[in-house]
Amino acid sequence: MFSQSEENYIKTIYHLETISNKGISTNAIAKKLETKASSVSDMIKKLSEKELVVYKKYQGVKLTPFGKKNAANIVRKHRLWEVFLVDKLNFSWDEVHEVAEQLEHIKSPKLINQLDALLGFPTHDPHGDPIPDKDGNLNVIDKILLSSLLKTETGVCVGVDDSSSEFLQFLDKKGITLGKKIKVLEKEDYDDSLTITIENQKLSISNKIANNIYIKKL
Amino acid sequence: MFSQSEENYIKTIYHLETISNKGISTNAIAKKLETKASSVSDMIKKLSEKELVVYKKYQGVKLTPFGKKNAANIVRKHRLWEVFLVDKLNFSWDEVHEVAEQLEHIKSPKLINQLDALLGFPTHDPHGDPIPDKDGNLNVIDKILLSSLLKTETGVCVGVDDSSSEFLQFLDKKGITLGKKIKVLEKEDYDDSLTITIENQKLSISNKIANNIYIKKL
DNA sequence: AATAATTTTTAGACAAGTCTAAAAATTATT
DNA sequence: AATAATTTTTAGACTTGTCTAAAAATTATT
Repeated sequence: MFSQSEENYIKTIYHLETISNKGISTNAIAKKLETKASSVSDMIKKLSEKELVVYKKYQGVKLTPFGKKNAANIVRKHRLWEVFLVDKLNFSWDEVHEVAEQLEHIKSPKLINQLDALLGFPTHDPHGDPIPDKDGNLNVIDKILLSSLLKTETGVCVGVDDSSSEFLQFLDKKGITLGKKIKVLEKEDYDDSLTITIENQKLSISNKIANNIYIKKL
Repeated sequence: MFSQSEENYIKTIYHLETISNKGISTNAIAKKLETKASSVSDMIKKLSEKELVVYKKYQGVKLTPFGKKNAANIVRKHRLWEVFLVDKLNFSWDEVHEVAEQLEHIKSPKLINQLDALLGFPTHDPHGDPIPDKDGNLNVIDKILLSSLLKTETGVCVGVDDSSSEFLQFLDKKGITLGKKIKVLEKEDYDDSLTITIENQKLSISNKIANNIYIKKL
């Protein structure tokens, strides 16, 4: 088994790989984990010895299939726990992350399988992110950023790119939650801000906001 | 906040205090935690600095009120998680301990309060042990060992002293579970073994078994 | 292509928690 | 009360994971 620290590293590499699919740099990992490049360098050596990553000096890092499977399992646990917290314990979507960061390290396959069943085998977490299955495969839907919707187009909110509680609370305040239908009424050339309708309400949102909301086009 | 290791130490001291109410010896802690006396000695110094225990060299250790409150909270979390595992995730009573050992260290007051509510504010865990309330108080019922029941007396099984999975599986095999009514038909002077009836079944059990089952007299 | 800027690695240190071996204190035994 | 046995503590070492500071390698710039 792997330590919590090791798990956090491979999870981070996993997330970075979904964005860049190049070798992941020491600095990128350090930034995400809010640690120092020297610490990352040390840890990478260890992960490499444990066959979780492939590593050549000065060339960044890639998860092995074994590493990827392990990382996906941690993400699976994280997201299942988030569903549990929201569906069963009445947490709101902006409160779940820190607790799930702890719960994802609990080691018990039976616990996770039973939790999965208790929750009705959910496919997505409360932020719309897909939950990897037992083999680490995940069902990615073709979502786009709200900011890429054109005037008069319509879509359903299916996820967020920023899961910080500040952003999520802002969305709550505006009534923007998963599953809501959104139509773009106007798009300002000057600042790329949008005027949208959601639940028969007219709303103006900045490009920064629209860049953090995922939409499934209708 | 305290480390997992610190939490394990104060939890262990808490348990030992419920048995002996004398100062808890370094060796007793080492034995329970399966570690070395020298490690315990080091840790005790740290716990003492953090005001969790009162400690004088060579005189064992006692929890302060602050330490006791913290320890009770860990026990509360452990036992609530055990109830969750059995009631919601279909674990059997012999499978819950190791997982609860991990879950008890998760830090989130909201999580525990909501879990408590989800479970219907249980007062006892799957082994019959009482669950401390938020203030660390616990509702102790006057249970006795099955071995102290006299011939012809009757009681209800309300707990076990040994929560090892071997023992619990043995009890399952014999049909002895919490809530079952037990009557003592015979008590052998020679080896203190008992003949009992449980669910209209006649059963013979050794003194060692009877010494690990708690009964509420009827 | 040489220099500058950046990234990455190494070297050495530190904290937490553990261990072994030995010393010190306490308790039990004769 | 002196010696033996046990318990507890200390001293020093080791591991994991982190850090700072400096060196080495890579990449960018002139």
